[in-house]
Amino acid sequence: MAKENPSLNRGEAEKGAASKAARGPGRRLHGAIAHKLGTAILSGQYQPGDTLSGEVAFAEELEVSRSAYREAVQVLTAKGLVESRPKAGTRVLPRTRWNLLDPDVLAWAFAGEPDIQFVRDLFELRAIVEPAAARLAALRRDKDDLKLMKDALAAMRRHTLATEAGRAADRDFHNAILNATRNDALLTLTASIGAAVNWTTQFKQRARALPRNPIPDHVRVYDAIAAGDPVAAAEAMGVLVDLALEDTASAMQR
Amino acid sequence: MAKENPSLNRGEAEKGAASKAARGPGRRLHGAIAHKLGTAILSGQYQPGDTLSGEVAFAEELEVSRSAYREAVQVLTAKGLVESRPKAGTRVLPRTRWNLLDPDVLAWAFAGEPDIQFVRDLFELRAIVEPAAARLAALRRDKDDLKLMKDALAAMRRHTLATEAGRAADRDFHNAILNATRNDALLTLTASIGAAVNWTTQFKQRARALPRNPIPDHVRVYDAIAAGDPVAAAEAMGVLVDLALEDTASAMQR
DNA sequence: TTCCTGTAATATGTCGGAGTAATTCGGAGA
DNA sequence: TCTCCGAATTACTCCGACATATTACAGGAA
Repeated sequence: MAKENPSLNRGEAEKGAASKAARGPGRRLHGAIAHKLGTAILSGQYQPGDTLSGEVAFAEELEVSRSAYREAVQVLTAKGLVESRPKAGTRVLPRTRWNLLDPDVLAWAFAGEPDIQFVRDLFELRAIVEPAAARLAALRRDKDDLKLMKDALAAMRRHTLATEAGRAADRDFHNAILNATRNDALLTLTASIGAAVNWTTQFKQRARALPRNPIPDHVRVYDAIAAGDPVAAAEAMGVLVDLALEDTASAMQR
Repeated sequence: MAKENPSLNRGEAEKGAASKAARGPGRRLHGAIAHKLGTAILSGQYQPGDTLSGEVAFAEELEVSRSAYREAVQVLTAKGLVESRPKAGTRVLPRTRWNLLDPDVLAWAFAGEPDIQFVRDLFELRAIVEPAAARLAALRRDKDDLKLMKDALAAMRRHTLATEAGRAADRDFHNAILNATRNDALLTLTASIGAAVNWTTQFKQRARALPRNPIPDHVRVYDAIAAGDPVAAAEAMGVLVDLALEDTASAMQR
């Protein structure tokens, strides 16, 4: 797979092709490096306290310039994964300093085999936040919000969760609820976690066919929000999260 | 315009001093630039969709090298504030793409006059998460956790919240609770928000003397957690958050 | 032992240029 | 007139070398 890149300017033939193949289509080089290092750290390949073997050494090893490597390190630093000081080198920070809720960090965490404990933590957080979000949505939603939810629900019914379109509709439904809370902080939080957790849905689908028809549960949430009943909305959403947890848990045990 | 740099590499005397004065002691240059741009964006000085006037132009305006500017932009990109593409320039992303829970973004948001609505959103989130955290802590805490809480409580009593040491003890108390939940995601989330909200405590203190002795309320939380009573712990923590909200709200209205 | 000081190692900041990719604008065809 | 296509423009992207600043570490003095 060395010659699918006719116009290479930077590295030599072999190396240039290798680094190009490593990164996806639209991604920049430093983004690819950040992804590489990020997944390595999240997967435990580098332990907290470990030091990344020098700026020049790493740049040479990866066959990229120092600038690209440094920009990648800036990204990791911005997400609290590493810290670099002169003479001391670039060290991996303790896990408590990591921005675990950052979308990229979440993606890196789920790039390899996700840590079971971490998945449980995320579901626990979801079980706390999402019902509360549903409660607020029941209090604050307007007609437009309800229309969005209804449309998403209809789309979910048409395609099932087995298709990509169906899963997109599921995301739309939850996003509509989040929007109805009129709380931006809540929105970004749950959107991040939701995206990460939906990634595990791939596991779920792989494990077995749909374990249960999720539509009625979604309808229950919608009805409660439409009726403006905060307690019922929270409860129905709690059921939804619990079901998702059960499914992923049983899928991951295999 | 490459010749105005005779012998010294960074700006001339005045400009170099200016950029040095702008950044704090330990902070790197690109960190200072990121802070500058970040606060500008968070304060609404740049609206979503606006484009930052070119790499070279900006670097010249700030009297820094293009590399430094680029690294700063990488940081902002990592936090979802901007996106830069060839030919198109670096554009500010819509607010929904921002990582509002990132500690740095939170700090930038509170650097100037914080947006009232955003503060309310954060308190709402806190009111959702912290009681739930207290509930989990009541179920999972061990002796060591309780000892940490007790020590922090004692320190709070000694110094009051009017002193920096007292506020540090307050943070320690909440952190001890968070640690007792055994949930990393919960920990980083609440730690970020808590730090940001504590920043508003500065306003609170400025507004008036301690509005009420907060120690008894903290003790109530501790007692419930020590007794292993999840419901009481959640309720007591809810009271704590509500009080904090009231205080900041009344302080910000002035 | 403790403290200080000098030195070497390493990250930080700078610079200018070559390369690439996307926007834009003009022209050709329908 | 409208649509489509390609070529120039332009801004980001990446590079590599140089200069600087910071700091860990070692070795010597008190």
